[in-house]
Amino acid sequence: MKQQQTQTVRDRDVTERRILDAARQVLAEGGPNGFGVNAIARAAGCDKQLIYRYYGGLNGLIGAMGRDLATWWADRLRPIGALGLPESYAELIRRLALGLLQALRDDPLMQKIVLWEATSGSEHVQALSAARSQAMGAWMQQMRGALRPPSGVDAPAVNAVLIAAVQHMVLASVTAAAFGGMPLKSDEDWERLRSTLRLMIDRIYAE
Amino acid sequence: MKQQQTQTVRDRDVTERRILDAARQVLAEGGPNGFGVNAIARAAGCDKQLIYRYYGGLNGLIGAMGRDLATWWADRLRPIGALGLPESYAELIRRLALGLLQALRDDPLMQKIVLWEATSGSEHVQALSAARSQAMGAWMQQMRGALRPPSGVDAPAVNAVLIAAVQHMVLASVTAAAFGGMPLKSDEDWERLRSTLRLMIDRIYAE
DNA sequence: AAAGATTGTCACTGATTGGTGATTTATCAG
DNA sequence: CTGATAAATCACCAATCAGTGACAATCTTT
Repeated sequence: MKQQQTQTVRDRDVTERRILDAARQVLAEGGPNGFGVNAIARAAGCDKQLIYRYYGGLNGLIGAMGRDLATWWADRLRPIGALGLPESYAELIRRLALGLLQALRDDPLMQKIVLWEATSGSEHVQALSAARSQAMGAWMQQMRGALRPPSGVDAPAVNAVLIAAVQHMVLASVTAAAFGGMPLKSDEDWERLRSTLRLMIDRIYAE
Repeated sequence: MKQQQTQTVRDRDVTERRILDAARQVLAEGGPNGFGVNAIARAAGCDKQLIYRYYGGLNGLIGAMGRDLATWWADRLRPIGALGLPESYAELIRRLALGLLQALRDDPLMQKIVLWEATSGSEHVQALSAARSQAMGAWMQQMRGALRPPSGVDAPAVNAVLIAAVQHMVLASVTAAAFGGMPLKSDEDWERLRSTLRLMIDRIYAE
């Protein structure tokens, strides 16, 4: 009796790609906790041994993910600046904050990576998050142009605070219906958050 | 030969207390990931069977922790308002934000609980975090007195944003040396964050 | 002091994890 | 067509996990 099993093509490149995609999927769906060799191999439909052979284990795979996601971040960020150059520093930051809010809300993988940064201090995870940080920096650099923040304001610090807030509230909204007494479910709730962010940015970066 | 082993007193109340304390310790040191029956029993120096007998399992234990931590939150919050009543709404929020920042930085358990809220959507964990939310609400209620935010500002939303930012930046600082390009290591870094928060609050809640 | 209830421990199961050596199977060069 | 090489799988290991039933030690009540 011949084998009637469907024969998978034996192509290392294809398999590596499959593993990489499976890793993204596992992370997006199960979060940092479920992220392990067994789960990834299961999702990729291959033996976990291949993860060790091709990537040298989980850490190597995470490193490869970081490299793989570099362009991916840029793709997520690009639409945010698609409306042309902003006319003021306040508008620049407004777009960044609101765009990040939207992108994060729409993308489970992005959420899990942000969460992973907060959970694990592993250097490999930090390297993964560095890709995102760098992509955001590049976006900022390109969009800013000649715009400068008003004097008297520590813009990098303010921006960090705003981004931290956006990230935390999106993360909170995934597992809870509200944060700090503010509901985060309906579209109205999010619109309320958006206009609050707009107001804050306007007042802080008022010329 | 009589038993020369040190005999632990057989007292259910004491043991339950030991388990509760061990649970806090395990959570504070290992985070939500390491939080399991085995680790807790090991830390409590008793058999894990007792966790099932006395608390009905992990979930029951988490519930008991929530009840146990209720007063504990109040204790953490109280010092923040120890300087007497604030004179303006801006000062109230300034104290809340900066006080929370300090308390969170100093307390690993608080950090892990905040992290846990973001990671797990389990109802028991949510119940645990509800204790904190409620304690903060009560603090706010008591401190606010007759103070009212300036009109035209959605104060609850702004406050949620500020608290989210504080929480996220402290969490990020535990595993990373910086967040979004802003260093979070030295005392100067934190002072920079504090004065940025002050400036933001002042501008947003300007009368 | 004896009987019974409570407190605590031990030993085990079954599942899952990360990791590795040996083996089978497909592909390709000669 | 044959043999070498790379690809993929299998079968296992030790460790850890949550959970449970049976047993031993101690306290309480009579």
